Amino acid sequence: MSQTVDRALSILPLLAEGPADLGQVADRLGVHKSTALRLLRTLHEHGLVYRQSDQRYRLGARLFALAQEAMENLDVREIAHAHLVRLNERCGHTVHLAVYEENEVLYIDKVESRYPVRMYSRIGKPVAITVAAVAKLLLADLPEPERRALAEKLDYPMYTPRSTPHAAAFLQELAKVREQGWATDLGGHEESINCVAAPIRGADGRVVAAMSVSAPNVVVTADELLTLLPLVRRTADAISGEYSGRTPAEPT
Amino acid sequence: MSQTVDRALSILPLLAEGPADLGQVADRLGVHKSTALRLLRTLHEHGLVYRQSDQRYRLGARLFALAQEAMENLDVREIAHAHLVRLNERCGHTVHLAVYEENEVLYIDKVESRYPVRMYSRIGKPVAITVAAVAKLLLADLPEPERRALAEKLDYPMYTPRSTPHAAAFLQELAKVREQGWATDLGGHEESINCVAAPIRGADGRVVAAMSVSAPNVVVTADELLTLLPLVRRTADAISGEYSGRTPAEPT
DNA sequence: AATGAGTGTTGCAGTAAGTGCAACGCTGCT
DNA sequence: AGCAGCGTTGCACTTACTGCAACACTCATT
Repeated sequence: MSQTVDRALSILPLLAEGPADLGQVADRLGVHKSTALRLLRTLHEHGLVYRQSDQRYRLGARLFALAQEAMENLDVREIAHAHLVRLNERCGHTVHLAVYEENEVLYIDKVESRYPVRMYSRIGKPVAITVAAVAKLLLADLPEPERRALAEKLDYPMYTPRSTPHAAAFLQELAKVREQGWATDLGGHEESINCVAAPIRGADGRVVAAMSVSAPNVVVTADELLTLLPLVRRTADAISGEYSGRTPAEPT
Repeated sequence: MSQTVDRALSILPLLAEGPADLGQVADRLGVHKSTALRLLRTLHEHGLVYRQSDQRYRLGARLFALAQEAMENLDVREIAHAHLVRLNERCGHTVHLAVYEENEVLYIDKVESRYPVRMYSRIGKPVAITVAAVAKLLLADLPEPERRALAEKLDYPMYTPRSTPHAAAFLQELAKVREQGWATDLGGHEESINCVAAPIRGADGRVVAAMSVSAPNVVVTADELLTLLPLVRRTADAISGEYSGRTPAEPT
């Protein structure tokens, strides 16, 4: 791999922690100030870092634009969006769409709840992978060795008493999810929030994305939320059909 | 600047247009395939590009995470958020927060309208700089020479008949905005959408961000929207006060 | 005011690191 | 089977990146 590029890219996560000046960047990279300067300049030219008024460096605006464009190029997202909106119109709750990539699960689309109490989440934010319903579906579909390797490698933070406690429990849960073809998260991430999720599959049957409906206890109980399962699954299947080309275009 | 890094970073916007294979990347960079391969591998290791199942490269997930973190580090955003939510609760319309950086204006926060008809926009997306009310405020505060230089350099797309047509008109509008301390966009970007915006200033009086309230004609007329101006300005001033440290902490 | 410490910046010589080449391996097509 | 197209690897070359040391600048301090 390329050393120079490697060093330059290492600056990005470093700046993601917060602004830093030249000296700090050089130190943390373990290179001379002049070297760090040149790397930062190159990053700057491409708009990936920004120099604020106090001379310190921050991540730059181009980063947002790139992330944005990347997102809009995901074809699942494009196909799914209309379905997600329609689902939101019918049930009123927050609807999420998520994909798996390189050991992370992240939301790529979201339709906000129409109830005043909303859950916090943001497109692009990595999901709590050990507890989220969508994460369970996406990981459950990985080939066995990869799934096991990943499960062993993960941390299992106890967000609530109902969070998945360790790899063994997680693998067991994944097996169950794989079997039943849908997943839930009942207060495993935040005490009062429940989710039901269903998988979106490509033409080859592999899970390419997962969608979920989430709502806080104060709006609907877990049992009530579960009654939405058939609707969620139908929506996911409709997206699957369209994505894999079986349903070329759907009437609006 | 560093040639290697420069080349590597040039790959990102290229991939933002859509997935590409090794040969295409090499061609567009004007380098040998093997060189492109090494660059892509380095980008891949850092999670900035992802190799999809058909071997082609796409932008990767880390990019979203980085953009996310960068955004959460912006202190204006953090301070402003609660105020924006409160404003949204009072008026119900879409509220935006935007900053200027390197010739671009971009949204860094948004509270969705509570009306069913919503305008399209997305955090991180560059704003239509020649027409948006927030852009006018941010650019109006630039030093004269920079403002003029930027105005000359911009394109003036006619989104609607009321879009700003050329640099001269834009500079005149900026002068007016600078004078009055607030801005509007009445159907300049999308025929049926109006916005009112106010500036957020740091301790030195410079504009550090701008916020706006937007609503489509079908919900409220432009005149009705304008009655919200005092409220918008008060909110912006409250954020300014807190940001510049004059109002240490506000009661919730 | 003048001095000094702490930064960011520049030109330069050495060489480490990146480049292109050419040959190889693989996959899918005819 | 044979071929075409693509991704991958090892290697010799030399380009272009590195660290150094000196310089420029701002901001406290005496």
